[in-house]
Amino acid sequence: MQLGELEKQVLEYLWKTNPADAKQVHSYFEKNRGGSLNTIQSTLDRLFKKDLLGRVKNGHAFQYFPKVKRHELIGQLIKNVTNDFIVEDENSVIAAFSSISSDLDEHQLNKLEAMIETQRQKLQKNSEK
Amino acid sequence: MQLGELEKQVLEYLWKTNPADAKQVHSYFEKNRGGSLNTIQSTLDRLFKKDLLGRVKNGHAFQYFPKVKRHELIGQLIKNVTNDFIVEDENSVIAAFSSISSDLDEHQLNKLEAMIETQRQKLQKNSEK
DNA sequence: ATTAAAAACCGATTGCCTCTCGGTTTTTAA
DNA sequence: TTAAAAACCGAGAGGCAATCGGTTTTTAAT
Repeated sequence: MQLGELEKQVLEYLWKTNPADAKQVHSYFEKNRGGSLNTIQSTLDRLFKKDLLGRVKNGHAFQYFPKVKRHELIGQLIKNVTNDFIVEDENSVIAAFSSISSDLDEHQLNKLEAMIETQRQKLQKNSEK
Repeated sequence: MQLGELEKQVLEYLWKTNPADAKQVHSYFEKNRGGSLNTIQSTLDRLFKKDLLGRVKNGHAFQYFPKVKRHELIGQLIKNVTNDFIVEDENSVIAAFSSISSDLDEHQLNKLEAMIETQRQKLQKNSEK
């Protein structure tokens, strides 16, 4: 799945300010980047059809809200990109991780380690049943 | 940077069989997916212009070869995806990683951990100078 | 040097997708 | 019932990958 620039920005906005209707989203983007209400409308609609946003009618307008968590979407996008390359080839994932790891500071490394531990425990639990 | 399906497959092929000229690449893909030699030619050219392939003339034809390592490209693609989202909030990287970690088995977790250790030592060295 | 073959290069077409927005239809609340 | 508000529809512009026919350039053999 491919995301356009505006789509990403709208998502970003909704992760902060959820839920919001087209009018609100539009007035937010109007000052910085312009664009008509309709443009925002169809962007929200595209995101909705992609199942990234949910919506509920409230009075006049739909309230749009994120249907996925930020880190989940990012994770999914990473998978999309990598899955084309990483078939079964064991170490590719790790190699890719490591290619990014150079950006991480000590604190982040600690977090990553904690995450690994969590994942280990999940594996443990699964092997028990 | 955006990669098409054929481009990815060609890259994958060249990582295994480098270097190769258009004819070789074409004959490899011909049986499974068809397509003309010209299609392969222009795909190689696109990849070349994207600076992902290098080439050297050898007799009649150019020999194309990967200019980036597999894991480096994958890492770069991941960065592209994440950089659009992760501006200041650096914990997002970790969160995104963790969203992928569920695919990893024990062996891979071990490798990841080793990678973290390596990175820690690099940080150590840097702080010493 | 000449020339035939091989490969590179060029350019056009198709298809897919985002962004953009005008105009029409539907929905809502007064 | 009707006026306003929002949703929906459709079309055009721009970008990019894939595709391939046709032309130009390069190469090697005579």
